[in-house]
Amino acid sequence: MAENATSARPALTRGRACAAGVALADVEGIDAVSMRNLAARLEVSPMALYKHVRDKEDLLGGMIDIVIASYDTPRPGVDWKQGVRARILSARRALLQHPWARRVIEASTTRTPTVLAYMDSLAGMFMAGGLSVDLTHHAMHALGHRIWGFSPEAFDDPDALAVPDDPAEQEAMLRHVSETYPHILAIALGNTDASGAPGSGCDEQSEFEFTLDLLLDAFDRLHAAGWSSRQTVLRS
Amino acid sequence: MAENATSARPALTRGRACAAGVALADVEGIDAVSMRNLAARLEVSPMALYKHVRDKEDLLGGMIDIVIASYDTPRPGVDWKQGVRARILSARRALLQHPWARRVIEASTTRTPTVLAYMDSLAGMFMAGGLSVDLTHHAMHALGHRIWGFSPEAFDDPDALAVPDDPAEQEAMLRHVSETYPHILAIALGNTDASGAPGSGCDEQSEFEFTLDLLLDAFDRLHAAGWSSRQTVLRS
DNA sequence: CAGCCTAGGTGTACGATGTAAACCTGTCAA
DNA sequence: TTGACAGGTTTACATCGTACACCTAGGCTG
Repeated sequence: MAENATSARPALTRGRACAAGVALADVEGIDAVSMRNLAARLEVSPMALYKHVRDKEDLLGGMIDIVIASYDTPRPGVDWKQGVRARILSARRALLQHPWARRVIEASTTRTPTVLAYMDSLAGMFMAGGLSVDLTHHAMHALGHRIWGFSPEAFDDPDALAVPDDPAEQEAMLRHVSETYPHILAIALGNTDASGAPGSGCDEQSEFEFTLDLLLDAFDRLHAAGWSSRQTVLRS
Repeated sequence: MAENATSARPALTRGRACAAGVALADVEGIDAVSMRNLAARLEVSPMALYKHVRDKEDLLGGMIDIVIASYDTPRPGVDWKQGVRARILSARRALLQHPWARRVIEASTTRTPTVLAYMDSLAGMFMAGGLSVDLTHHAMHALGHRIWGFSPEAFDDPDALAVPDDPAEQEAMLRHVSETYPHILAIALGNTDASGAPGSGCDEQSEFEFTLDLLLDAFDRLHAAGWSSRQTVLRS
């Protein structure tokens, strides 16, 4: 496979396709990212893209990965709260640079490893700060879209981690997940339903009410403390 | 206009079209709601829909309105916190019955009067409880998607309330808004930018950081208080 | 070296989508 | 009686994602 040859076309690859998608979406909006349009930018036939990308959703997933890759990596040695705060604000900066990303993330159904890795890393920061698995779980839910634009329901979405039928494959997958996303796994195993069985997905309703009450109580407290105009958050 | 005549077709209207859209989305998913498909359900030619609906986005807006109309109305006489809580949980119930609604609301760019009215009503509940305009504003941002699936950024989105060019129309619009959405107006007027000019849209970044710190502090407090497993929220 | 395999690119074609434009038709107001 | 017009139809177009068949040039194996 002649990589560069003479032509000005530097060999199509999945990475180049997704990067071109990001660039195109940045300047012309996400609607301009059609397979035909993107192929034209790459001076390639539309169907050529399908040799490197399963379908359009896969392409969009790759574009999201590029955005996530631009997040700051966690700085070690800082307090968990400062660390999480800096990380999330960095994610926000990246999302502001790519306004289309928020909607794409929300619409996408499958989570790529990059997405899972980011979530795992964030969960790990809470746990490294000493928060329990349950409290970390609550915090991830409460932060929700604040993390980057969609609530981290991959913990519960059955599509997020497709479990194979073959027990042998299950075993292999479990090992892989436990090595790669240990914190996510801890949260998943911590989940119990009414029957007490672990790994049964979290109780969305009580998660929702937990954060709702947390917020309402917080504003009640601010109100009672006489908070009335623009001030910094009470840090007591 | 023979309304019923002999045919079994009870006259097409915007309301019937949107209601049929809701029913269709409920049983076959939002992707099944195409103009052609919907028209077929109504035993009508696809283009007939356009006599009652501007375009597809308008149709989806009408569908959302139907969902919102199914929310519980606020019960008078209860504490603001209980009232808001009940209202939001009711909204959640409605959204769970129409799983497609969340994505549609997130994707829609224009806010219908029904949407604005709901937001205004909710803001009014905070203010009736004695919260200041600013604090209400923060609370609406913090609750964000929890209200129904999208953060209430209609306060800031310039597209949300298109300001006409003609000064006379501006005047009329201002009067109309002040009568119809008084609480939203109060929040909008409360916004000041760096130059101190009111009505200039809120500072998204500081809103974001406000809620972020609120949540991080809340979890820090829970952590420090020894919260480690499933308990009810500390209500102190 | 011959030959085949395959990764990677092309062209064509299909069904679906939203909707613009022109047209038809029955009902009510003047 | 005569429009006007609300409401429904037909046709047509551009665009979309992508299935399918095809071509072609290296690199590997015999």
